[in-house]
Amino acid sequence: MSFSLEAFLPYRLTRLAEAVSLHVRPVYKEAFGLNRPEWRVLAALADLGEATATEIGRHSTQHKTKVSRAIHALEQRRWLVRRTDPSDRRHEILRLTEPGKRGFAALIAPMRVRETAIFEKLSLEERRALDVALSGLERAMDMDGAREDF
Amino acid sequence: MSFSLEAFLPYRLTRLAEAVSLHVRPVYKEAFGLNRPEWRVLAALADLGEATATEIGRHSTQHKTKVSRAIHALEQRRWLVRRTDPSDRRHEILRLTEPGKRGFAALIAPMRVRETAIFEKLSLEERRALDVALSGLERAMDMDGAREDF
DNA sequence: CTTTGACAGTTGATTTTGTAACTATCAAGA
DNA sequence: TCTTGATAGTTACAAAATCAACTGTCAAAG
Repeated sequence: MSFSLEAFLPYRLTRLAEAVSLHVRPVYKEAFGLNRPEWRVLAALADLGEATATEIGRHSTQHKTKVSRAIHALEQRRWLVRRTDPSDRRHEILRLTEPGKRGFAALIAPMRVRETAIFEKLSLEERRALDVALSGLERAMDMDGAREDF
Repeated sequence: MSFSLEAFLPYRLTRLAEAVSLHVRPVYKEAFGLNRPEWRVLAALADLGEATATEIGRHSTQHKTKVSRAIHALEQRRWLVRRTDPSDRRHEILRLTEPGKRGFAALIAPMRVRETAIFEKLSLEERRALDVALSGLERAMDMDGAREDF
């Protein structure tokens, strides 16, 4: 009949995700004025090279409205350009501009620094356990393969 | 120069937290019309017995505005009552009503079922790793001791 | 051709969240 | 007493997320 919130998996995960996200946010927020969807679209597009909004959404696990607005903001900033796919004019093919690539390159180093700062507080065993645990959960939640939107 | 979003800790955690939260949400959402802050306040208050809004916020790691609104909603529902602490009239001491306790009791079983469904998809090693990893991260992010707000 | 259903992406409306200011109360001290 | 600064909690406003509807395009069926 008793229940402990602190031991409850969804609670523990949400709270850790918030703390960790908050810990890295200043890098893209304070220094570049980006929000999280924009940062994620940037990272996804840097990784994919060229991609449509749908592909970016799948690759960064974000709903298409978030992706659409993030793309618009990055376009205003001249960090990406779009062109219509001539073979299917519904698709907008996106690509980072040089300033976009430079912006992204300037972000990843400090992002990694903050991530590493967390890892360094973990023991070697904990670090190993972390990867095992996250990989297992990703499989358990069916996040290995492609994800539609959400 | 390369960067992989899928391997980035904040991204992995946020995405897992969302998936896991989504997996348990129907229990309090569909069946009882509660939202997450309300569910958390309920669980915190059930655990604490009697508490102030501030204590609930600390115990459930939520900002005081979320707590305030959740308390208001649960009060409307007659699941909790408040009385002013006579020794310090700034404090509102909160307590679950009998319907509130019954509601909470009805929630925890199906919540646990959903949590267990996730654990069952993990190997024994992964389950152990999960607890080691989360505990380590909680310590790394200073979430062991008391948390102020948020 | 024209209709139908599906898909890509955008936009507007609603709801939720976060930030900051505010009210009320208290304790400590001038 | 009368400030002063702190704390508990609420509320107003702004920012963000969610949901639903919409536009334009396509391929396939008739």
